[in-house]
Amino acid sequence: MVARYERIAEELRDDILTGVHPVGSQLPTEAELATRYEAARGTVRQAVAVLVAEGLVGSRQGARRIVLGRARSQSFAELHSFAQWARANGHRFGGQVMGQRRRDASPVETARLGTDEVLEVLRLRTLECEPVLVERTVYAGWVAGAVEALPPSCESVTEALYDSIGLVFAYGEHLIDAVAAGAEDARLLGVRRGSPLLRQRRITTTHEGRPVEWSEDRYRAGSVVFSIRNSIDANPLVRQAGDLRFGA
Amino acid sequence: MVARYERIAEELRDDILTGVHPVGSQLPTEAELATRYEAARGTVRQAVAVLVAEGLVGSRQGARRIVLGRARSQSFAELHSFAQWARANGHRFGGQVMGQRRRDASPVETARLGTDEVLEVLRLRTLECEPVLVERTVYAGWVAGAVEALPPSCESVTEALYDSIGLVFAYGEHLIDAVAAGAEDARLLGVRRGSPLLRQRRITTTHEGRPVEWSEDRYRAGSVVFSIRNSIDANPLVRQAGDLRFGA
DNA sequence: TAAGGGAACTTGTACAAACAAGCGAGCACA
DNA sequence: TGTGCTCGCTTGTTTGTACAAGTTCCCTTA
Repeated sequence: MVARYERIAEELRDDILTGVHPVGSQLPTEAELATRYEAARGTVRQAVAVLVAEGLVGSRQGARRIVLGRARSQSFAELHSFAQWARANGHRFGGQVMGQRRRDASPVETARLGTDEVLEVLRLRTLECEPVLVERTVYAGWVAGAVEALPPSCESVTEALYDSIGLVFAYGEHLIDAVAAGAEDARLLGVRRGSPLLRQRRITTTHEGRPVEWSEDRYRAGSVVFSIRNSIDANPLVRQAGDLRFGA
Repeated sequence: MVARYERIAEELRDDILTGVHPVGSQLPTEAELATRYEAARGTVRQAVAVLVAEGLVGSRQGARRIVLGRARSQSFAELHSFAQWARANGHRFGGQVMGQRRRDASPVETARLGTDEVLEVLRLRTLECEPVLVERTVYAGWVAGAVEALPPSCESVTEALYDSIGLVFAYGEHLIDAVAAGAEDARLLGVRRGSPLLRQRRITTTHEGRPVEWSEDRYRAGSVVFSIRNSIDANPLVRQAGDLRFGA
């Protein structure tokens, strides 16, 4: 059962995408939408709030809402999982484990993941058969077994872990910056040492806030771009100085 | 007059920050909070929704809400304006115009900004007296005059434009990736040519959705990091393949 | 012609009530 | 012992109402 406001949001999103409400135009008023969809004003407000949060619509008190853009935000899964993102966007992709070992957690890792033992995995990911991403992931001890049981060429670790032990990745914190390719990066990605890479470091947790993994992903320059929309009201992305957290 | 739900959100945020509600703990139920703050449940829900959107609190139907983290999202202004971000975070900073000229808009720029004439500005920004950012901005023709009237060492263009002509930057779209430093970048930032830079391209518009500026900012590696929190429910950041939009 | 004041319109805030849906603990039964 | 089910708790959805606050546009007035 999908909520009413979600269906209304979906219809409005479609109308924006198909040009019924072109970029730059005004959205109908809440009262009009309420009449059209035979819903209470509060329900319509919830629907529009979804689009505002996605950055598609701008809103401020007293003025009619305005269509800002058409691009649609992707799901958490698509940001989190390379496989799910690539699949949703129609790319050919692959993955291969290049190395894997259990070891004791460093003090930093213990603080981050809350376990004494960790599993360290090095993966290389390809897009359209080109290597684009080096993924260095450290899993908390309590999922290590399930990860080790996966085949080395497993396409989507996220999906595989859900299937095998019902693990759901629910929350993530991401840090994004640029670094120079190290010797190993360069060899794996087929670029020169020192060439620019886009780095995404992240910690992922379950619904309960229990840390599952800590990962450092390095993308070959030009292969992927992160995109965000923000407004004076809603602002999810944050800029920080230097390497404050997450260590070196 | 600050809204009730915002004051409640503020108090809850403080409680999280000061450890009254530690990371990993459960937040009080809506009913408890409603009693405590003598507000309707709906108002409390609005307050908590703010914290959920900020990524501080996780929420799902049926289960008690959980505190995920303490870091606070910064405002739109702080993401958008280097000066406002630096000031809010207690950094010493500066800026200097290195070049500026009016010219006809390219076809791409006309499509983006909606004007035939543009003003191109090259700025160098410093943090703690170190050059960290090269900013190449193209302003729409209708703000060119106001921008040219600013002093070359103007610290905050955003604030200056608001003061002089009441211009409000309201919405932004950002693309983030990594590039190699060009000859000019290298000279200005004091790094070697080809060394990694974090690139942030953005378009900013007014409340009405009217484009004001198109900018490409290049940060020296290690100087700044972009940070984001997302969840299975709320996901503002998006990953894209290659250079799809915004051209080269 | 330009500035100012209002009136209509539109979005934002707050409260109240009722039901739906998911979670988790405890209990009963095999 | 442990499996499954039920019941209470908690969050999610929807409607209705009333008022607050900001915008926009028109009309008056200097």
